[in-house]
Amino acid sequence: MESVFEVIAEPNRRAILSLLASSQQSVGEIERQLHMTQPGVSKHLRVLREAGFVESTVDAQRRLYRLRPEPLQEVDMWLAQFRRFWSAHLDALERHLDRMTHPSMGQPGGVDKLTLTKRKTSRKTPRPKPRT
Amino acid sequence: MESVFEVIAEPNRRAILSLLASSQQSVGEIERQLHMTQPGVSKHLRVLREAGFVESTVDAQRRLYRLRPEPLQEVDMWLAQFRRFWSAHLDALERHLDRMTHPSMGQPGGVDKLTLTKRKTSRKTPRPKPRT
DNA sequence: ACATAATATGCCTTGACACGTATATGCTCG
DNA sequence: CGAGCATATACGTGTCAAGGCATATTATGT
Repeated sequence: MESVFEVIAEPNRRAILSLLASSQQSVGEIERQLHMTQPGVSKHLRVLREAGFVESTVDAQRRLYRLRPEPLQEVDMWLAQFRRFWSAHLDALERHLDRMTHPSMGQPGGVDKLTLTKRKTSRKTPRPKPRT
Repeated sequence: MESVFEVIAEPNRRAILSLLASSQQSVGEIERQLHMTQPGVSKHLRVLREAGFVESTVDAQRRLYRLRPEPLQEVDMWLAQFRRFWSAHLDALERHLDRMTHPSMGQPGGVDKLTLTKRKTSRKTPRPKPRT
């Protein structure tokens, strides 16, 4: 469990983060809202805390957990290198991301904006030389 | 391997995606640049393809892989709910919202972040004995 | 000090997944 | 057709993390 990406790979942890995005919560509140066991919540919170996603303060017998932005920023920064693929010009793709099935975008004269060269069967690639 | 977050949790897969962000690559090219075994590359590419991160076209005996933006957009959208925590121009709004629930939220030079906030949470479930 | 609430931790089992090696499939050319 | 390259898949293995359960720890009020 080293990278921030592994931390947010777990659905329950993402749920906890989303919950804390609205307001800080105690362990028991998280436990109830997400229907998780108490040790489960504590364990996930530990992972989140050690990765810097959350911090806690003591309130009587309970601990109030709240978000810390830095690790999420890290994800955001990694994502930055890909933004040019959709931020500039994504016509229909931007709207629906649940449609992952694309029909066929091989029509000439239209769609090649970020596609570099998509060829099927042609010989513009230099033929590999058999090496021994 | 269902969610996009699990897919990008793997460091080699993130490396492949970063590589494809510059330009499309064949399996062999990825293999050499990332010092991975060929089956390793193919297997990761399969995961990426089935999750919609990449698509491939055939070029003679090789396959050219290129990026597809949708799953990365999905990550971006999930991240959106946290952006207010670090975007500066929304800081005032954040504080306003926090005041409804958060006693303190760390911002440089500002509020006491480790102060023991004496309890004042609203109880949604029967609590044993309020200490008064 | 005792009982109890809230949270944390330890142990164990189970399942998923990444990796390596070997092998299969597919394509191209002589 | 047969050789050789490029990629995909199958199989066996080790590792690691998530979940459940029991228990430890810390705080609170009587």
